[in-house]
Amino acid sequence: MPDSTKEGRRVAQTGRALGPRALRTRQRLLDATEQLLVERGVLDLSVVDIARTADTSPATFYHYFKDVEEAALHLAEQAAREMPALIELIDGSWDGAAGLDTARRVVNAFVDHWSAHHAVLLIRNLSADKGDRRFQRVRRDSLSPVLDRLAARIAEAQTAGRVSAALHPFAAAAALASMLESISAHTRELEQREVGREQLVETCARVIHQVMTGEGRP
Amino acid sequence: MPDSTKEGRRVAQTGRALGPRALRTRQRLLDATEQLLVERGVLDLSVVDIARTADTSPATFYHYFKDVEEAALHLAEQAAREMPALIELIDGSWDGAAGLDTARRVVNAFVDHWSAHHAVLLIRNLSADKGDRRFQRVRRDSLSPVLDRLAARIAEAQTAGRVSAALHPFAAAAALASMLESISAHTRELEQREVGREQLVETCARVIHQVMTGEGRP
DNA sequence: TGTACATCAGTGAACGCGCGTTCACTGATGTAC
DNA sequence: TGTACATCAGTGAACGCGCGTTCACTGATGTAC
Repeated sequence: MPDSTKEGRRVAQTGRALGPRALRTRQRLLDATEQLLVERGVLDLSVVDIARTADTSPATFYHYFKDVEEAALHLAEQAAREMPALIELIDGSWDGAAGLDTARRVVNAFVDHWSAHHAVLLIRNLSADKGDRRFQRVRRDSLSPVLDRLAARIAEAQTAGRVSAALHPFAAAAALASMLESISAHTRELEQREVGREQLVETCARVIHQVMTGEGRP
Repeated sequence: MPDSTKEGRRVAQTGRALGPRALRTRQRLLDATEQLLVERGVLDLSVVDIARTADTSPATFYHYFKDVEEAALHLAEQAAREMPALIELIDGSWDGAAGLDTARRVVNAFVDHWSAHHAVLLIRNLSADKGDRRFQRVRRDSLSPVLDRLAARIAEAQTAGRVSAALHPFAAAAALASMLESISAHTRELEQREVGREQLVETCARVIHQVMTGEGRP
């Protein structure tokens, strides 16, 4: 496995450190990859197109990346670094009216993150589901802390007798996160029907709040 | 648009009706498409491979389908026809302990459907998200009745004062369905962690039950 | 400040390959009488 | 039952194209003295 897949290292395929010009070129290639991912979707992505879009040649692409997947992996890592600070939000108060606000903030942060990186997160999830370990790692690193904190809060609520012990805390956390991921992914489509973003956020926030606290009856 | 995209019609690209032998060949091509979709994922799917897998020639493929997308669309339509009778389940009782059983049945039906058609439903959703009207239609036709019934039940519970009026019924239904879709899609991965299918089903059932009825406190 | 040299960065041009697609043809099946 | 003919179904072979990939080379930048 080439060094350049290791997060944070900035090296060419040869293993050399990169100067400022090279870093700019590399970033231009990554930007082009993302642009094509957004414009044409996950299915039609080629080295030649990426190089063309970045105003450079395929040979240059191969200086920096082994293949298209590796460029996508780097984009996924960049997106992960911009993951919002969900942990702090989740560690906020879940009591009473403040709890609902906390839930809203969590949902908003999640949806924002997804609209900013829709195409990249999509190919990350696809490749991870397909079995690619590198993408699985990026997703896990990004999501695990959130799931663990959510699960911990649910477990606390169970101990306090507010939430049914029949919920599996981690499974519930995963279910809520899945809901947020795919809600974010389908936002546009839902807007074609009568549902606007505010209603979606509010409704998801209430679902999450209810699961996390057991509250929710009128 | 060629006639063969219309559901139920069985015609070649030329518009002719198909005899029994032709129908078998066509189905063999569809089976090969699904097999490759399962084995290699959504990203590497080609006419040549499909023909090879079906023990026939690319030229034959073009007798029946305009391109790979059209074959995938037919698979999505076939999967839709095997959609379980969720409506009946949703129209069952949501009161007391029976309600929890209803929720479990809904979750199980959903998860079964997804494990049976994972790869096809995935490409359906991807293509629909990408903006392809034909795939959007198939997904909508398949999901809308379910969402509508779910939303109706939630609205009833709101009228009866059991569920908060702040939930948008249709948004809540979409959120729950999204949760089920992506939970089903990630089943394998969750099993790598400590979470087994039974726990997942039970937990999702309780989340749904709670949202639909307002019940769930210990 | 200028010159020589080493390294960094980028690319033109070519190669092979496999895919998408089509055409003209062959073989299979059904039907008429 | 047999023969002639029409239609159905399938495919070998070829074409062009664009992609992935690499190599040998050029130009840019930095450094030593």
